Amino acid sequence: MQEHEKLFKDFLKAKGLKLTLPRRVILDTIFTYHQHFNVDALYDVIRKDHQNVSRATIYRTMPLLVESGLIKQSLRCQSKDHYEHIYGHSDHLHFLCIKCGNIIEVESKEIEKTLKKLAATKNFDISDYNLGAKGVCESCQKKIL
Amino acid sequence: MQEHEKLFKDFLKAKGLKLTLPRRVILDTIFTYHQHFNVDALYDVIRKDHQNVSRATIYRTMPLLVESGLIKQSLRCQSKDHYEHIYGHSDHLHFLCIKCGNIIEVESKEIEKTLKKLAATKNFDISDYNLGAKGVCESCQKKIL
DNA sequence: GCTACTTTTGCGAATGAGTCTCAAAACTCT
DNA sequence: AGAGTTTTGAGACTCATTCGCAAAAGTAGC
Ligand SMILES: [Mn+2]
Ligand SMILES: [Mn+2]
Ligand SMILES: [Zn+2]
Ligand SMILES: [Zn+2]
Repeated sequence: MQEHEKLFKDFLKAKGLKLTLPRRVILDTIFTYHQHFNVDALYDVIRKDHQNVSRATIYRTMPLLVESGLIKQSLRCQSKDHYEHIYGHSDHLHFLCIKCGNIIEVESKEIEKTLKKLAATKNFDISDYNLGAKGVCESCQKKIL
Repeated sequence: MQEHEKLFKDFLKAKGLKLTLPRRVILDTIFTYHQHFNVDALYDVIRKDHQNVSRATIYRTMPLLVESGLIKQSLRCQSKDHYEHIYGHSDHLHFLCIKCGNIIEVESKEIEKTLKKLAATKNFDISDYNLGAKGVCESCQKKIL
């Protein structure tokens, strides 16, 4: 059993829930795909190999995965919620190009540090944050010229 | 004519569009209300005085107001898009308490500066950013004890 | 003013992401 | 195997947002 499966199983067990086949399929598919994803796209991928996993089960599993700390809800594009891994990935922010739709991921310990300091001054206990910036990426700037 | 009306009118004119009565009502209502808002809540407020402004027109006007730079789309709560003023308000980030739903606004020139620096290294031209953190606010932390 | 043209509007219907219901399946424990 | 619990797939449902359309309003030239 892979590491993320074990973590999820333990998380579920602590809540009196089980790592069932559909849940495992969802989890494994997410963790073979190292990208942002939305439920519909995930459903399509899963359906190729598992015609019997329903959309409802995927929707039901997402909050569990989020609560377990394995994934988080990060972006919202095309009117859909998007998720991404936390486990095995470090925190980062997103530059979303409004021309080509590309997403650039950037790490910044500095921003993170400042944010934590800021939260401390307000006595706010941060569990998760999202920083997204919209704009025009380098290659799209060149296209305009 | 108030300053924001003039700005919006000029913006519209430049696009060959007009500052009509419904558009002006929407704009003015937003600018008398200095808070985050979603379309439905705005609709209710507007309807008290103007029974003939439709939801569709409000939805249609939002992107224009955003494009004009008067407001921006900031949070998403309760499955609804929320907007806030830009004109007359400085950039800030949001701490959203997951217990009580309260939103704390915090300014941080430092984060802004770091973000701009970061964007510069990627040659990304930022037009707008959103930083939201979820967690537990001070008073909700005390409640738990 | 009036006409011809374009933009805007309200209404209600449509769309679609996400949720819910429910009866059948899968598990768990004895 | 049986009783009790959790989970599931299928499809119905909700509700924020978008669309289609015919009527209304605005614009520019007479
Ligand atoms: Mn990412
Ligand atoms: Mn704000
Ligand atoms: Zn681009
Ligand atoms: Zn709180």
